[in-house]
Amino acid sequence: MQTAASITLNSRISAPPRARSQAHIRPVIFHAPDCVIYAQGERTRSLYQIEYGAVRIYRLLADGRRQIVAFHLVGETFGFEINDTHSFYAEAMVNTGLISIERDAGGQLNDRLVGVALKAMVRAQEHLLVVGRQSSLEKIAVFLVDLADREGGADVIDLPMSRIDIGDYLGLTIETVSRTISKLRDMGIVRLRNARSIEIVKPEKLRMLSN
Amino acid sequence: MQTAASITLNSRISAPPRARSQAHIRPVIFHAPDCVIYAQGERTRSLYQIEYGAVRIYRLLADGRRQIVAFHLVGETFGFEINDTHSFYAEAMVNTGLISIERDAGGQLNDRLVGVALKAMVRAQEHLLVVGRQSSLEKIAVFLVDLADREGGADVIDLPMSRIDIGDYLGLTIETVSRTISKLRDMGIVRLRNARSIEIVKPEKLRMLSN
DNA sequence: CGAGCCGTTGAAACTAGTCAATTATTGTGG
DNA sequence: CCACAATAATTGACTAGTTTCAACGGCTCG
Repeated sequence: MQTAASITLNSRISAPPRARSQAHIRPVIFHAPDCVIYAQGERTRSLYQIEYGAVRIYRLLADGRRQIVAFHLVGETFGFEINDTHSFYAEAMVNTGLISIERDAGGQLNDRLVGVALKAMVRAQEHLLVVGRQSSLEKIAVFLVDLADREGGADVIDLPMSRIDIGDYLGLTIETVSRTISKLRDMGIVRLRNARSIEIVKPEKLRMLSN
Repeated sequence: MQTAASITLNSRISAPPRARSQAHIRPVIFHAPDCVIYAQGERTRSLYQIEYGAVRIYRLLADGRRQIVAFHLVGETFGFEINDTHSFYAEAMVNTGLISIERDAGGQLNDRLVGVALKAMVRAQEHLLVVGRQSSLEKIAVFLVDLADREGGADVIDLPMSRIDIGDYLGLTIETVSRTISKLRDMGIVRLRNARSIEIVKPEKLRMLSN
């Protein structure tokens, strides 16, 4: 159960990882769930590193549907754009603390920025392989394995996102997402501690499905 | 109808566009249809610019399926990778002439390389939006509109790829690709001069579908 | 405690996939 | 140049899987 946001915020602000050798400490900016971090069309200000929480990156399609192109978790950096204009939305999914990473003075691409861009590209390409797959079982399996790895490789996955988010990420409806997770449960591969906490009982079988 | 490859090759080799101010002229390397330009796992040698022809970029999945992540047409540059190892295959789809673009001496990222990388990233993200769509009609519509734009905006699209390629690109079977194109024909939106040449009769309707 | 949202489950409708047969196109050898 | 073979594309019938519509259960927050 989550405690009050301000407590979490304050407990972290004094010890940011990857602290630069600069005089001032970068402030942690707090975002409540569903709070917009930046919007499509907005001018790019900086990159963001997640201190705690989780973020979804998405685009709204003309017909109102939403395609989530990426989830970002603790420790990850996001916010890279080609132009100086954001072509995606970024929203906090849970209580989230961010530190912003400024560009160079001249607005030039520095090594860090390029690194983030490349990682984003790899993610997008990998995600393409997943979304292009046929079966919902494969999609969900890949999704869970990826999330487990990124959360530190533990057996228990803490989902920061709703079923709607997962559906918009994988190109499925919430019903199919739910049914597929239920199927994995019935197959004895996962166990649901609650809707947002999934225990992987048989990791090797899950990986087989996500092959 | 295509003439002998060598003739096409020779007719182009003397006038490469974007010629650098260097002493020697870069040779145009010829590739026959289905010829591998580079393979997954191979060491990255250079970037490639398409003088004539068309190229598919794809990855083979563990179960033998093939996900095409990009098509490249005349004038476009491809071959960028994060590591010095290719994580995708590149194959010519028709008779194709390439000129190679070397990296800097130190293997550093130069502006050109970064530009290609960014364009590839944008493409991957855009493609994600397409593949994540539900209906085959939308996918095919987006595909055709994109191709028409990239071929110069004319009403007649020359498809350098097979139905299998299109299917592997959009996450559809060849039958569905064929049926969907036939449906567009029955709707009076396109006309098939032959299987590889599609005339867009009602561009505005096609764009509406691809919205 | 009740309202509201999130998630699950069921049944029907529909879309895309699979299997199979037919037609069109391309290439090869006589 | 034509006949034939091989490949590519289309179409049909059927099946499987996902979406849609709907109802219900459970958790959270006022």
